[in-house]
Amino acid sequence: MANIQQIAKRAGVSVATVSRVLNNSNSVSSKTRSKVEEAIQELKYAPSMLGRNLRNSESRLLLVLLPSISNPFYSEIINGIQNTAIANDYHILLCETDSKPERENIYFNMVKNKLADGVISMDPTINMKKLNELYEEHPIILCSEYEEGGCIPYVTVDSELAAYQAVKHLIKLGNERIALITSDEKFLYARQRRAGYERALEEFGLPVRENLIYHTKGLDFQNGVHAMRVLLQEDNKPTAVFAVSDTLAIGALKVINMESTTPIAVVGFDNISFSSMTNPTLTTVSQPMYNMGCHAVEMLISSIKGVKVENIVLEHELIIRESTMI
Amino acid sequence: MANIQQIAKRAGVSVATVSRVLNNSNSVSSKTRSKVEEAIQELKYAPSMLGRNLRNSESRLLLVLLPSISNPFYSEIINGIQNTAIANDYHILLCETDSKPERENIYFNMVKNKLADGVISMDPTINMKKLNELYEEHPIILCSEYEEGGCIPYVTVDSELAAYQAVKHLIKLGNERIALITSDEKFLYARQRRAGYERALEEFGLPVRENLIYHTKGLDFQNGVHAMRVLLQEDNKPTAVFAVSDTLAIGALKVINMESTTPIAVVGFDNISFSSMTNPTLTTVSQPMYNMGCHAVEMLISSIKGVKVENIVLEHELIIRESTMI
DNA sequence: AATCTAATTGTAATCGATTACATTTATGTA
DNA sequence: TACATAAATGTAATCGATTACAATTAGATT
Repeated sequence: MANIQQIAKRAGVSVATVSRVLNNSNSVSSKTRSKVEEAIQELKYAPSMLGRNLRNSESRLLLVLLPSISNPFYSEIINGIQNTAIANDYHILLCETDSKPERENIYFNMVKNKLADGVISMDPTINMKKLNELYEEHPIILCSEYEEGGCIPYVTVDSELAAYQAVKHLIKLGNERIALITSDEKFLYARQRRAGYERALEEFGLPVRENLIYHTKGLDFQNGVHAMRVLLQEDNKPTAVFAVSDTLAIGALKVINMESTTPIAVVGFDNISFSSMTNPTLTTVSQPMYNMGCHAVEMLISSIKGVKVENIVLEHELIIRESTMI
Repeated sequence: MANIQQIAKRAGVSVATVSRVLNNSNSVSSKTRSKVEEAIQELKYAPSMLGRNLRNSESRLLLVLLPSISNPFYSEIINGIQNTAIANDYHILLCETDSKPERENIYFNMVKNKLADGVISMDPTINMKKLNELYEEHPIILCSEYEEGGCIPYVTVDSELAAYQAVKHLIKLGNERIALITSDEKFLYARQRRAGYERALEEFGLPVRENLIYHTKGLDFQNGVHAMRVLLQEDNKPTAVFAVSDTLAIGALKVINMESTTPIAVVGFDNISFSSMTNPTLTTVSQPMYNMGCHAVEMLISSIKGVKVENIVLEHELIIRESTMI
């Protein structure tokens, strides 16, 4: 594979001139420019990013951290990230942590080793202490999950408000015993969504019953199945369920379909693509995932350029489908 | 951020020695080694991949091409790819083509520009002519979809046999009118799965009815919905359906649930995680996706090292669930 | 034609590592 | 102690681009 020297030689110019053509600097006469372009064609030359990156001390790669790629919630965000990155001549390194700390180290090192110019973290399980440490030296943006009062910039939605609206919707439909399927409250979003749930109940004078609040060990379908089974054991069964994620809600839906004698309304959170394919289709809170990804990249690129960025809170929307039309 | 020179100075040695410590070459005395390690600690040094990569003319990045990240079929493959890559000190660049040719060019250029050392393509819609051209200069492995009689090495499953077994299972259950929901036959897997479908029918003396074969425009849930609606218009409705992907099958399932007066058995293909969450759960062909990913990376790394690799055909398995237990 | 300015092109340093080869130091042997 | 050999370390070239600065050329002005 040819390098810039060979192009220079072939075109009878210096490497500087070739470089100028490559970066279309304006101070090249059209005559020499075409000589160089011809040489590039003839030798099928493609400039090496390795040389360029070293010289510019940048990799033009962005690290994207997420707990698991199979969680469909992230798919749309990644789409937004990918498109925005490419539009800005960046590429992304998608990294699953699987919530394993040893993975984290590998990924953090990629940044320290200059393999990536910055990080977008979407992983709620990430080690915030280490991330903050990394932030002292490298640009980072948090996407979706963030640290309250922390200093790393974030883009997110108002989870508390969204949960409040979702539960209010269930109450307006006449439900008084509304269960909450949520995850570990070490996660900010879980605390916020629970707060919204409670605010709605309180506003309508309904009691917050601890036995209607189930904490799952994870966000998988199976966790939703298990949660719903437990909730159906209650003497006074719930008439509706709000789950903090669609995958949990879909698990609950399955159990309701199979095992419940009475209909139970369900609301999820995220509006993953499968939520419109379930039976019944799922009422859920839609986050502007694609946009969230776009904003995250724009913020990160700004940070890389040294521009200070502001946090962004995007709008959500309650999508009403069959699961609350019983 | 410190560089190797500063470490050398601090430790009172030459850069060569520092480099030897970094790459734990054995010809360093333990005394100097600890001096160097101390300096590394003190200055919080992390070697730059930019310098190393240029010198070694490698990026240790692998390009992974897939049509769409939201298709859950790829999630597990990517898991396998990711883990195997990391185990070999590589990282992956996940790239969605969205089946857009202009994207292809961007990605192919990443390889030509040495940003990636090789390619794993899982995209059935990829431009094979260009890919073969790229293959002349760079290592490539095809994963899942491949080119019959082509020269690019691949890892895949026996689609024809799997389809044959799936349809045979439906026949054994007593079904005689079995529909096929398949995609465009420009894809090899579609041709192979149709061939398996026909072989099973013929073996049991059943006619291949063109009006029971529906070709979809894509692989989404909605395509399955539409296909099933059309099939239900037939005077002689099918009693069973074989779909060439789970997402299509899940779409069909939805329509059957809502609109069919008689039960219809359904078999899918891929065993995506959602196939065990549907209602009823879906009988499907399980491909060893994780393993496929692992093999693809191993083959690619071998190719990068200049070792010639053999094609691999992995075992599949028919997973019987509720959708064929009616 | 002589001079000045602007446009174009070239030279060489630089980014941060690795490594072949040269040199120094340590170790063993007679 | 002197010498041979092995181990440890250092010197400097190299990978392939970019770019500040210098040098050249072209064009304008008188």
